[in-house]
Amino acid sequence: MPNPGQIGPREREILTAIVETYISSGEPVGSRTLSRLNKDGLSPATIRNVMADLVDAGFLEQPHTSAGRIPTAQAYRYYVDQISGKAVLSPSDQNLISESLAGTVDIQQFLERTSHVLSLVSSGVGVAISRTGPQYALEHVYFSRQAPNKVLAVVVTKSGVVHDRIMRLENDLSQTDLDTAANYINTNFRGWTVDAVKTELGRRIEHERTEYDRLMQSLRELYKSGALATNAPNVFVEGVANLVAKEEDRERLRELLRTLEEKERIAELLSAYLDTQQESVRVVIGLEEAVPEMRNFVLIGAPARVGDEMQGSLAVIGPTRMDYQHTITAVSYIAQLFDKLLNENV
Amino acid sequence: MPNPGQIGPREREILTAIVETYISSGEPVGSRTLSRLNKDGLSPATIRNVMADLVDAGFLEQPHTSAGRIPTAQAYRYYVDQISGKAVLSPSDQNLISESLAGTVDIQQFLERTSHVLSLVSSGVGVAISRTGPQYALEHVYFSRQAPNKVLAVVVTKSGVVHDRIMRLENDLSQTDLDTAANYINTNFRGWTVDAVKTELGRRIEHERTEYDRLMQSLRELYKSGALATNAPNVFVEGVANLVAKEEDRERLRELLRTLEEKERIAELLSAYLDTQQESVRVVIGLEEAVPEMRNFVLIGAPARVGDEMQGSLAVIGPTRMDYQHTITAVSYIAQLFDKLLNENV
DNA sequence: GTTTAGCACTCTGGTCGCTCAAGTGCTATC
DNA sequence: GATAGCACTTGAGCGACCAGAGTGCTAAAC
Repeated sequence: MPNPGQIGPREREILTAIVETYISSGEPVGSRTLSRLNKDGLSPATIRNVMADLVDAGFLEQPHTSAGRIPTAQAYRYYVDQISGKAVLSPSDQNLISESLAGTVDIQQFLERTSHVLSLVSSGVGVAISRTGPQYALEHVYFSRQAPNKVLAVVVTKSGVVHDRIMRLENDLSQTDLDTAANYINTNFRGWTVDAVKTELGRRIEHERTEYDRLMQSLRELYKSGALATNAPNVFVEGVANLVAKEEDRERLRELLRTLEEKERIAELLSAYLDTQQESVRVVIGLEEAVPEMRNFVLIGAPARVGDEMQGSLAVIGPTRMDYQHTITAVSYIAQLFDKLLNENV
Repeated sequence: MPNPGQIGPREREILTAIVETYISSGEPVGSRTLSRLNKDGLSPATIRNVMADLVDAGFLEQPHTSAGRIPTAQAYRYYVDQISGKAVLSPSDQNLISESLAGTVDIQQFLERTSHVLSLVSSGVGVAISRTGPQYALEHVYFSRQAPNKVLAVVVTKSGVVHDRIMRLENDLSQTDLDTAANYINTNFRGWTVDAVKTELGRRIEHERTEYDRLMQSLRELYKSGALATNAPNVFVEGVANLVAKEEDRERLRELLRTLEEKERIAELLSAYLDTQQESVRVVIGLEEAVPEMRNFVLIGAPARVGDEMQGSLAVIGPTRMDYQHTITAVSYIAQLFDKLLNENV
């Protein structure tokens, strides 16, 4: 049987109807149900023929002989391509989102609220991460001696993100030494990217090695202890309760929750699929490639940009059976809002 | 029937056996099971008599006529009182905990790891919060002008906690003004509690009202915008996946997960039950008074102290059916470790 | 040639009835 | 006071059964 025939307008319509019915009902959809639902009265028999073709083409499958059909990953991908661009966000959702995010003033706060509001408007889990930022411009560093050999380092970037860490030094430094060192860095490197500062500072320490220069010794000490290391990205995950209703299998639910608590893996997942280049929302169907536990799960995400700079990512992770239109538009809307709100505020 | 009789040694032994059997099996325990289990061979009939008394005294209840008995909250309380002090932490758990927490250097990190390790060694959810600290000593403040009317404030306390926030000012201030203000605060108030600083600063702004004093104007501006406000306490919750196995009812599970995401409520719950006065671990049976969704749940927690100062709280929230000995000792051990590790480091 | 009607067949899920095991309370006895 | 015996209750498990939904195939209609 030659493949080319199957994506005519009739097939498309039927496939779309199957996907939508399955999303809302959760049960395999049969030919009679579909015929009743369909406006232009096609008989069940006709629909059965079309369905048989769609099975051959890999869009549908049957759990068992006498059951209806359910969509495959391929069908979802096709469906998402079909509807993309068509959807409009409902005014009530738009309000909810705007109100939740109005008045946010820094990135962390925005992302935290984003994960929450996404979990409310979708039937999945709302996720947001802030980009860990060695590539951002340095605004200010500050060192404070807490105890012998113990120093608190605060690194502030231009975008307003604060990284603080407590470090242990090999050799103690006085607060005066620390102030001198901080002053040196602030004077010489303000506006550089943190990465560039690290490189250049490393070079200077190495080359301008004047054994008895107190300042250089302090800097070396601080550098070794990772004074300029930036924090791990913040990962916000909310709405796991939504999954309880969606995932039947107890054991899988448990695995899922466990995975969603491993922040690093979530961060990896998002950065694997979302990058600056992409325009707006990306829908990834078939997350099991990256995370086996997420068989039958989908990621709908977008980069969070201010201007051209990617400051983080936001996404919904949910079951393949989800309201795509709704979720896609919500993610897209928030991504735009991010740019808009933080552009005017920063 | 007179009450005083029921807590003789025989009754205690049987009650303890019932609680333990129920905890491990999860099913109502009957007289025969118990008779088989009990070393000194009491017959089922005898046990039945005792059980009937225990039901009258409010320690046991029956789901229905022909089922075994299950312990009431009162029985759990009695049981916990009985075993308290007796338990010893298994070496493997002790290792796991020590290794997880070794090398932590600040409070946040310690508490974050604590919530994780508690979720591993117990069958419940590991929870930890850091105390929000207006009562802690000020180490240093720092203001940075991000944009017109927008200032980043960083407040560092002696204990090494960093509070950062972005504020919007009514009237713009230059970076020089900000530096002057920060310098004034640092010079005058280092070592004061944040609360005291706020009070005194408010007083000075009010009384030493010299309209044309630039410094006072800056301070007033910053004060109004909440420069010294401290962050909400951090709440760490881990191990919700454990609940999937423990909670049968789907709908309740969902409620529970939702509640556990509301950080403020969790923070309230812990601070309601845990305070500085208490010695070591407290076991609260019957959480439904504070949080209705947590019917049949238990909190096992302790304050996280360094010396006499309470820096936060740590707890396990889990089903009444949990391994109390195990969990109590784990919580107690971590609370001690907190004091020890952070005392030697701070 | 496409569409439809009809038919025999195959599953799944729910209901009914039955039995069985576990447990109970009560009474009589040791 | 402890125990043995006995009649009674109840939920869980199991098989039989049936209805509903769906299928593929064939033959007829458009």
